[in-house]
Amino acid sequence: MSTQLNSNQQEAIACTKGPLLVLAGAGSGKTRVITSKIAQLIREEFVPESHILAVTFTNKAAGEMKRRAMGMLNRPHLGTTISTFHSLCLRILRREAVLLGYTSNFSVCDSADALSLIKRILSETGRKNQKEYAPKKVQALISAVKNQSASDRKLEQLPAIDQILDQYDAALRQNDLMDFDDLLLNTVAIFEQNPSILAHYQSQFPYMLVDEFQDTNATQYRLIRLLAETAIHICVVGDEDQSIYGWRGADFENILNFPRDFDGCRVIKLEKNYRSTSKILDIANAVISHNSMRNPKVLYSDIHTDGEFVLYEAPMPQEEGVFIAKQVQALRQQGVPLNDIAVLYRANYLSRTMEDAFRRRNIPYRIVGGYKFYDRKEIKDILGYLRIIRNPSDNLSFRRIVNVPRRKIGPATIEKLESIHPVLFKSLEQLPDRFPRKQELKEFHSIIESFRKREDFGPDFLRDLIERIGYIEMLKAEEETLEAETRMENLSELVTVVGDYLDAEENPTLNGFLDTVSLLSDTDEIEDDDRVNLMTIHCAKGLEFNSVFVCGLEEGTFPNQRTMGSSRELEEERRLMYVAITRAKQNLYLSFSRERGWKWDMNRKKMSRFVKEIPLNLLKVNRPVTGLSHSRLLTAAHSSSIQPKHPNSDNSESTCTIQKGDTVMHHSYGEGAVLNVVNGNRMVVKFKRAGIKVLNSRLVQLKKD
DNA sequence: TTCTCCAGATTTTTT
DNA sequence: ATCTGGAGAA
Repeated sequence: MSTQLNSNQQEAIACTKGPLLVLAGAGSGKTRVITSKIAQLIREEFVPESHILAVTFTNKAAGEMKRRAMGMLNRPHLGTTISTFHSLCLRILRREAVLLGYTSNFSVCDSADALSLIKRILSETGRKNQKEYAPKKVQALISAVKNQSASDRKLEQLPAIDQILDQYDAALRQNDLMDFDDLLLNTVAIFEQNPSILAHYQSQFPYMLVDEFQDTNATQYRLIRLLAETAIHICVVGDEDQSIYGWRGADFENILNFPRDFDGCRVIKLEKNYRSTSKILDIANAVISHNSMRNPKVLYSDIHTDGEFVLYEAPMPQEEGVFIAKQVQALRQQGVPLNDIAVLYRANYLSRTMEDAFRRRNIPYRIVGGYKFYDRKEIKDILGYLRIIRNPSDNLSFRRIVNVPRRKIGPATIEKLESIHPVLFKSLEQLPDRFPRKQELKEFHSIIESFRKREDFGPDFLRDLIERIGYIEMLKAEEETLEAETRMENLSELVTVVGDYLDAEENPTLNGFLDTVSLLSDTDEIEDDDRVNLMTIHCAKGLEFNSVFVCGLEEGTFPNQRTMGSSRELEEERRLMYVAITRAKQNLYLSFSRERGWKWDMNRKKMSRFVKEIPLNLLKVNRPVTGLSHSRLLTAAHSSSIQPKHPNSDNSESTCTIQKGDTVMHHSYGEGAVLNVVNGNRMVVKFKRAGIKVLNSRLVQLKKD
């Protein structure tokens, strides 16, 4: 990036009064504008640093922004609040939530906890195993209803959603829990009901900056409007073409609403891109121009250096991985640091084949996001203990850990406890004589109480807890040694995390630790070692790399199958593609596989429409030696009937007669059902006695029943 | 209460 | 393929 600021950037930074909307295209230096503005306010206008509030969407972005602002000001510490919406709200609620009937020790419940609560409610109301009430679907809809972004069509599909939502909210409240949406909603509620509290926060933050404004949902927008009512300066930065969180309730029309809602709003466009070569922008523009729901924008670049723009067609996902691994090795030889290379995909599961390819070739890689440290069973167990220590009303954590390690306290006993007191932990204090498992329950109660009384919180606290509950013994006894080993390593990692937290925090508390942990998503701290980055496109937003691989570009994979029915969702997929392309500074590699799926369910795929939207002269088409002809590639997207790779004249007739759904007899496995036929010669058969087998129909004789 | 076996689902993206 | 949850046995 150039060291000079262009005139539009300068204008955006210089504007420090009134509302300002910055429409910042990809790579146009928006983070630089925001951090420069913070520095400008503090250094040139003598604004007290604590009077500035900067809001982002991810912890990663907040951390990066803070780091850069401190760099610009040349200071080791900065009193400016730079945080995510959620952690800002949590901070406010720790002080104010008592007004809504919570205790100040309320816990934040993560999506997994919320999902288990929803499952319980569904089974209590007899909706268990009803397909239309799939727990995950209900969870998504609850969130949409809470944020007022549920479409009527979806509400009609689940008429009982209001009732479920009521029960869900009541349960959370009774457990002194808030979910992620509640953090925002409750903050708004407090502000709306208590003008004096709102006034307090308004006066604390007369300067407000909001990044990724296109990703705000209705609640977040309300929050911004409330806080900014009296602000001296409110600056929001966004790009409608990079709006990729619509499924989470984000509404990029907030960009259009902003000038209407804030009188005297100035609008500044940043259209000059400092990141990518002009060729990459040509590709990105070609794709995004197919969207109708956007205001045309011209992104341009002065960088005209060469780069590689390759489209690769793999016969199978494994070959796609090999291709990428080979290209990475070539780039490495040209001197590109692995850190500056990213492999991007639509969904986490697509990373598997890439990992295999990299591991086999000893190429160091790192998965950003994806499966999380804090999602591991042993970590959640210990955190469950910490949460019940802090918040006894948390029935979700109680249920999770009361029998871990085994204390012979099962569902039957828990149900009896429930009738004593709705707060399960409280019921332990009033156990009648001759209650089942009374001894075990009292022991559990005294463990929790003894830790609640402790004043110190730190690594020793955690070590003592793990020791006292006998978790290590449980691991040794229950798990295979290798599994137990990793789990124990994770536990000592958790002890280290507590130590780090203690070092970082001025005023460390158990509550503070739990808050940090529950809002932390990207546990992968910035590691300095040189590794290829593997991540979802959502995860890559805001980042840039010298070379970018976008893989899994098949219809049904990307765009995702579920989005293909609605043009609105399809356009969001296209914006996602746009985000992926614009991550690249120099080289861009697109790839797809002609088959995709799982070992037992491979399917033919067509090339993604997004690739077809790129003019062919912009891409170099690369294919394996054994692959199809060039012309075939270009028509692959149109043709659905593709011949098996190894047609066999002898058996082809008999194999063709067996199809998905048929019942067959095998000479030793017996009767089975054909789940799938792949390539016309491999069959996945589920046998009544022998289970699922993959058979080659050219080698095995099956009789059709 | 816990264990064992079987059926069924699972794969979208994240604070 | 691997994980979860339910039913039935120990």
